[in-house]
Amino acid sequence: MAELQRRKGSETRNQILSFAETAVLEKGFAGTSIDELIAAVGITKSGFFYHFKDKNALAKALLQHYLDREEAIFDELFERADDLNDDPLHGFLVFLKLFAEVLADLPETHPGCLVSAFCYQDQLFNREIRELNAAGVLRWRERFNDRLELIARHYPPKMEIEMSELADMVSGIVEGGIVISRSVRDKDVLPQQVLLLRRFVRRVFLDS
Amino acid sequence: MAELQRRKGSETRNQILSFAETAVLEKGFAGTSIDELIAAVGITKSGFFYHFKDKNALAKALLQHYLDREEAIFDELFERADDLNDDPLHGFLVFLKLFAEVLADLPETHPGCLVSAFCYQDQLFNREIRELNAAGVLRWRERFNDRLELIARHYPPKMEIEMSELADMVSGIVEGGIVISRSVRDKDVLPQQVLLLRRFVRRVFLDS
DNA sequence: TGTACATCAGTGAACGCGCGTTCACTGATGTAC
DNA sequence: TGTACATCAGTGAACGCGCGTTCACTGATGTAC
Repeated sequence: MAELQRRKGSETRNQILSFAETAVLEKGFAGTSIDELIAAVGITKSGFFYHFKDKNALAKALLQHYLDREEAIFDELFERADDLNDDPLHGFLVFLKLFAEVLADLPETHPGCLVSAFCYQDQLFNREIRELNAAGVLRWRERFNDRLELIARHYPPKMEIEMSELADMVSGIVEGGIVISRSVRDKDVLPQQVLLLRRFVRRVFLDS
Repeated sequence: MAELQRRKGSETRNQILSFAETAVLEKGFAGTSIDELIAAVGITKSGFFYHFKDKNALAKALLQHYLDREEAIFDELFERADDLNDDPLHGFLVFLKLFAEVLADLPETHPGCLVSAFCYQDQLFNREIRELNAAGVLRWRERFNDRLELIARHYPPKMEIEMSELADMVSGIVEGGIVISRSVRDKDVLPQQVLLLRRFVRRVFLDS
């Protein structure tokens, strides 16, 4: 007898989040309906509301999920980069190289950044979500700034420059590169931009 | 007798576009209803459909309007910059300075770029609009690339660099700077990023 | 090992509201003769 | 100058569909004794 096999709830939840992320990056949050998500996952509407109390809860989970994943990716790339050598500057340059490679190896144009997407529809969300978004960007700033300050202690910068501004430039180049890449439908632009930034970072601390 | 004063159609249309742009940059296109626009402008729904045959026509007009305005702003800033001197490099550096000043003088955080916003919801639109968006970005690339190539003929670059990539970086820094500025709610980030890019551009062509 | 109860992961049906769109009509202004 | 007709810039009412949300219920699995 074909018994109803019960799914693991966390799997269903993750499937919803996964389909939702793709859809939100392509059509915006308001343009993504719960109906299309449940159709993709294969549950009913009430099933959706078992996992998320309302649509805003989905938005929050989406962003949190995305931020956690980014954090893990950066952790891993920095670890791999620093494993190769002890020098903070070269570790950072290797990190940027690895990052550009990851972006270049994507099968298609980068699917987009939820932080950017949310920031362009932030009036749809409550304060909690907007603050989560800001915290995500500040986290990137902190992460890159810490590393750049460390580098600056070993390599006196060749120009007067605020490390926090350079840190923001790393995030900014990525956000901007994604937009340019997606708009002109050329996946190479994004990794190129990261590599170009890498050369500028190098010039800040090195002569050649 | 209080006669019904007829409005100029183009004024009403521009009001719709103006309210729509603000709303779309805050809530996305699907999150912006025709109802709220007509409430803001003070006409009925049928009045809206007199000006735009459907909601997609509004999207297209919105983007065209935005692109035209950007074009005019860049025209003006380049003209002002080049009026001050004949040198292509210094003209460009002055342009970036002026641009950063304009951004710094905004009363609030930059309201956002429609090209970015549309690129993050492009599946809502037809091909025509997506191509208009791409054309907008390519126009910026062309504009900055032409100038950079001209500069490179007078000032041999101090590093090997593709001028078209540097051109994209100008657009990218602005798009990214807007996102960072908006997310962390700090209007100064965007002009800072432009000025930081300006210093890198200078370093590409000059020693000091 | 069997039974009772709790929890998990949903189903099914209904709700009303707001959305984009259509259609017939209108009153003020512009143009031709 | 007067009249007829055309165009402009809308109005008002109705349309149905899709949206997010609620509520009572269910069947499989987990846990205590």
